[in-house]
Amino acid sequence: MANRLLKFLLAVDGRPRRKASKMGKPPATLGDIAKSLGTSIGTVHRALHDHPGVSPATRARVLQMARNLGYRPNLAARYLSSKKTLRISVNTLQGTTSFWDEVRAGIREEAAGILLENVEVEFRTSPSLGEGEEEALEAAIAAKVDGIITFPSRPETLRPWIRRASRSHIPVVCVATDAPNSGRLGIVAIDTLASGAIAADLMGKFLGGRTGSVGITVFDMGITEHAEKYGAFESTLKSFYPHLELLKPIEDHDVEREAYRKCRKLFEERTDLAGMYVTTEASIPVLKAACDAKVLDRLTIITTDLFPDLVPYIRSGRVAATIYQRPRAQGQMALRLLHEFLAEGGRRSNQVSLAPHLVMRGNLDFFLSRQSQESASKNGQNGQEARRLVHDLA
Amino acid sequence: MANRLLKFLLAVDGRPRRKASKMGKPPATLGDIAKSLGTSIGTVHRALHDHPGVSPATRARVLQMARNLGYRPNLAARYLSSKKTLRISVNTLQGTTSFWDEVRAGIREEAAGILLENVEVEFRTSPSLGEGEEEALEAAIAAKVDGIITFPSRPETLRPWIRRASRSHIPVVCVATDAPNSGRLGIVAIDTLASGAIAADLMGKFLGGRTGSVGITVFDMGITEHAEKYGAFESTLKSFYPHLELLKPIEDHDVEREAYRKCRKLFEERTDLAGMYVTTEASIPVLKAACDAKVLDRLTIITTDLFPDLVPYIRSGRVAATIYQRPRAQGQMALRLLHEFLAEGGRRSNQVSLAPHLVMRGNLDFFLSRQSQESASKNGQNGQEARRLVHDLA
DNA sequence: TCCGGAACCGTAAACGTTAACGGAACTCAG
DNA sequence: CTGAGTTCCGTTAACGTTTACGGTTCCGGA
Repeated sequence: MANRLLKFLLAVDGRPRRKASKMGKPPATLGDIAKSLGTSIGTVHRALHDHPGVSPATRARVLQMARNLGYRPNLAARYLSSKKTLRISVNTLQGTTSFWDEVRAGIREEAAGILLENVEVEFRTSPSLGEGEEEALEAAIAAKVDGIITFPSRPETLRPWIRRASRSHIPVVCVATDAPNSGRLGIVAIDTLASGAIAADLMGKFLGGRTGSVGITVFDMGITEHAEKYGAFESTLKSFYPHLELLKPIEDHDVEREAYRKCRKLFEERTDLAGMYVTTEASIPVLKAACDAKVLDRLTIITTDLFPDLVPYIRSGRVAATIYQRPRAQGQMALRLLHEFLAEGGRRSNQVSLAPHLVMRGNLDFFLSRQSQESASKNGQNGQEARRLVHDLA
Repeated sequence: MANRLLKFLLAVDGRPRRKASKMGKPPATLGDIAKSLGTSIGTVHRALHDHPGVSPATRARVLQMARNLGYRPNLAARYLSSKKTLRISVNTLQGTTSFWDEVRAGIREEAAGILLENVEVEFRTSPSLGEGEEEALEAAIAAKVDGIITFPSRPETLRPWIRRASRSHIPVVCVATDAPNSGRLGIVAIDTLASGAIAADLMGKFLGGRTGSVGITVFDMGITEHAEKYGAFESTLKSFYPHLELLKPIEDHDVEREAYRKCRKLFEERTDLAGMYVTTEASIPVLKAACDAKVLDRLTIITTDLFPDLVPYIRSGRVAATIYQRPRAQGQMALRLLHEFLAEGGRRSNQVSLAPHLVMRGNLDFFLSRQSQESASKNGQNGQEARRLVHDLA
């Protein structure tokens, strides 16, 4: 072999850990703590878990010693011993597009991948925006689940419930929209600044040097995320493409008729309109309005997310690009976050910002094929779900 | 409460599993198999693991019964009992950009997140392309690691070694480039078609209606991935923007001087050049060549990946966009794939295609802040690694 | 003085798998 | 017929945590 040649060329580096695990002592156990304290395993266990039956003095000594020895629970032993299964409630929307279906698929997928297969997912799905969301959260708390993943469509109304869950030691992870100051454990969402900025950048480049105005639809400027996205779009447009004028945002509240009406009006009034950025789910009514106003082919349109009805518009080039919010990844990350916390206190950041994906004509098929894989299994699940009855939560 | 209103509005659907775990029997154990066979746990264990000391007849009976009862090993018990730690070897490049550093960071990060903390990662880093890669693989096999993650820069030369690893029951996962027909367990990479197609789509849109020619650099058309990426770029350009002429690819083999020389020549010869797509790591020499040929500001340039030297070009707009190959995510997925296989035979697809990210002026800071988080911890690690000696592998 | 009951703590049996040890049956050479 | 060697198999002690149960001590009230 030509290993001679490799002298000083190829570095083999073990991790620091390895050395530690080889020469260092093995990880401390409950027994170690008990022994070095002259007490028993039971007491140590009770102290570490704030169970009753331990005097404050010994509890303190145990905690201190645990820290000294660098105790970390052995999860394998824990799961083997108490075969409690984690129950987590997923409170999301039915939704008009496939967005939430895919979020749920991502959660399911991730739950199935948990090695210590002890995760049960219960879905509490609200039929439409704001309908029954509070009650669903209340039900989840009442059911004493171990964790909750939720979509706080109106953060203010859900905030007290999330706070109540936290007080009951039920961690809550928000998806897609944050509920600030609610005591929620974490949030996973698409980075709003990255979304708004890339949309603006693309809009500017797509329009070349053309001047004109650019419209934008949002859900509601009262929601932090939407305001941020608008802000990012605005500032990027202003600094890089100052010749484009950004119009006031159109709020559609995810109501199709509202979106159609307001956009139709805009399209007929602003004859200088060159581009449109649709940040909401309701892109189809916007497209319909543009079609009816006979401006569809004049406009450079950037939408949000990807669902069947949108596909023909992208393929034909009438929608220049769409900012894909990666619902699957959001679901996966949310469950991961929650599980890591429940498993070992969760060391990672509890604020996950995902980068959006850009879908255009060229790479459309790539994303569609990914979805079809998932919807295949999703439909299987839905088949079973459809057979279930609708319950009364009372 | 207003639960009355919610009758038939809010569906609560448990998973099928839940029912199974409630009314169904608990999962079968080794003891169950033994009991129903009138034999002992030891024999069952030996039979299931192909250990010696079991007659062919009983082995067959055990296997059959295990299948009947739907036996699945309890991983918690397994890890608790045999505290074997998984050793996996990561054979990658030193690299000229930060790409491989981030791949390794992703692997480390994912390894740290494994719940049953028993994963040790050994890095075998080749100083440059093709240098010592075979020897590193040989060393990993000789060291009897439990799994290998590798970058087969020249698939043909590495193929026999990967095959040898597979024969030794060491699973191999390839990153970034595939080694087909090598018996490798899996491959994680950025989807080449999606990359090439989105680059072409952006190029076409950025150039507006302008005519002209478009250049492209690749590493080597002999590598499947690069040929595919070129093909996707070509076909997308041809079908959507037929007024643009795609030039023959420039092969730079990741050699900076070669890239500079060939591109400089191109820039001076083709005065109709409108755009340039750099698919290789060596984008800086291309940009230098464009600058020296005084065509930098005339060209629409799309590059690949993101590293410090490239930042000013993006920020100033001289690089219109860059296709980010998500090294961190690639590393994470590679380790996950390997670990899932080692842990329980791996049920998922072993071909992971990631979507690339698009970085432009607008969202540049988002990606930079992500990298800085990671490089902070990376530098800490590197500090420790730097203190290690360089070994001779003989 | 004795009993009841807190409050605190030790003990030991699980959980399912692995791995080492020992024992039975059988073969075969001496 | 005895002893050694082989092949197959049963038994059992780990692994670290959880949990139920039992046992102290100590204090207040009868």
